[in-house]
Amino acid sequence: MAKTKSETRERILDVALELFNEQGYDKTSLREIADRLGVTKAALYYHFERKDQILLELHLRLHALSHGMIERLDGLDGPAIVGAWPGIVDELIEQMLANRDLFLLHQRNASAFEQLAGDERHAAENEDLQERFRALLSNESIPLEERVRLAASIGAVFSVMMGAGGMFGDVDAEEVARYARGVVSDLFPVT
Amino acid sequence: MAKTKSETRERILDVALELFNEQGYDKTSLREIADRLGVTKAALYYHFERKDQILLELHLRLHALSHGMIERLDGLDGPAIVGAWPGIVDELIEQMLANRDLFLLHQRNASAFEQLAGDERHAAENEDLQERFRALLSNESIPLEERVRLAASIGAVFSVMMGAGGMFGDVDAEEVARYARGVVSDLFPVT
DNA sequence: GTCTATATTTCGATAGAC
DNA sequence: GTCTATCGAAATATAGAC
Repeated sequence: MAKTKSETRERILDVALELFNEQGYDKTSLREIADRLGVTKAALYYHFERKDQILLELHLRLHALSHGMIERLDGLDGPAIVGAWPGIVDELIEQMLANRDLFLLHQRNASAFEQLAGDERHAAENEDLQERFRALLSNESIPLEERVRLAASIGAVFSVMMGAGGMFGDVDAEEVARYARGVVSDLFPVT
Repeated sequence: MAKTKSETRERILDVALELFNEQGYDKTSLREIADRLGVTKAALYYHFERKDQILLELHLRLHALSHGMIERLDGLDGPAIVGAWPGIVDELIEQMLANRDLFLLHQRNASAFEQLAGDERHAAENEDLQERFRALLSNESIPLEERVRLAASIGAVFSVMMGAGGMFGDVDAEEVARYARGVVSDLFPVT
């Protein structure tokens, strides 16, 4: 596990993230990434074996952001999660504020990410936040109505926070985030 | 506007919808569509000029589903929309129940759909539901907090209804839809 | 670590027979 | 309306010099 974080490797990932969000993963060629970076295509192959390794690495960046939430989930059994949910979603909102591009990538290239599944490293799957959410939604020790609200709150937060860049006009993202938290509160009232 | 709905043309679209949802639009080749249909690639080109015309036609299917909602929106000015919102979202839920695959396609291949924008017929853009939603969210005659709730309800409904196929386990989609409506009610309480 | 040059493959698209 | 055959483009990926 000696992943050298060579400087240019990170720059490749940054540029790739930009282009993937502008044009989509599939429509972005390695030549375009290389050009914007000021190198040649072949240089990319020194840092990454294949194109999808770039996408995979960006996926790992997302993983890193979700460690906190994963740990919170680990400490709780099914029903107790519902009570802790607003706090977990709150952390999600914070991460979205700080790393909007990464979440956007994941959302708008969903099918590209799915076909990463066959990959080797990707197999360590129970530290994947999305998989954990999936498991939660089929956990029958939680009433279906509550599970629907879990899913709804995630969808609501994604929709609001991903739209926060321009979709609402020229508004403060923090203010949008505040209202987003209000929505979650309404979905999980303190009884 | 004499679009002959030849039988096989529709079958092509059905098969394409299947494969696009399984593998993603970009990763699906015309050969795969032809194979599953039992014809050759060239046969597809009798019915469609280019590959993206197939995606475009599927987009038009979505448009057809949204006529009712579009008309509802047309009759209302900014602030009045908020009151009518639960009813509009209700219609959206109904359409999602009946045409889950189409909505799923649109959601998971968002970037592919965006690059359809350059196309000719696609230019008639104010009958596009998504564009209407966008316009709504930047309409400053509606308070930001309300606009956030508009966005949140759409996201919540998508998340819940798209997950309804298996994600909650083996449950009745109608039951999930009922709970989804409950979520929307909580977001837009009758004052 | 980055380059030039090239190999390899896949896919979208076309021509023309039936 | 569907077929066989093929073209041409573009993209991924590799070889080997510097």
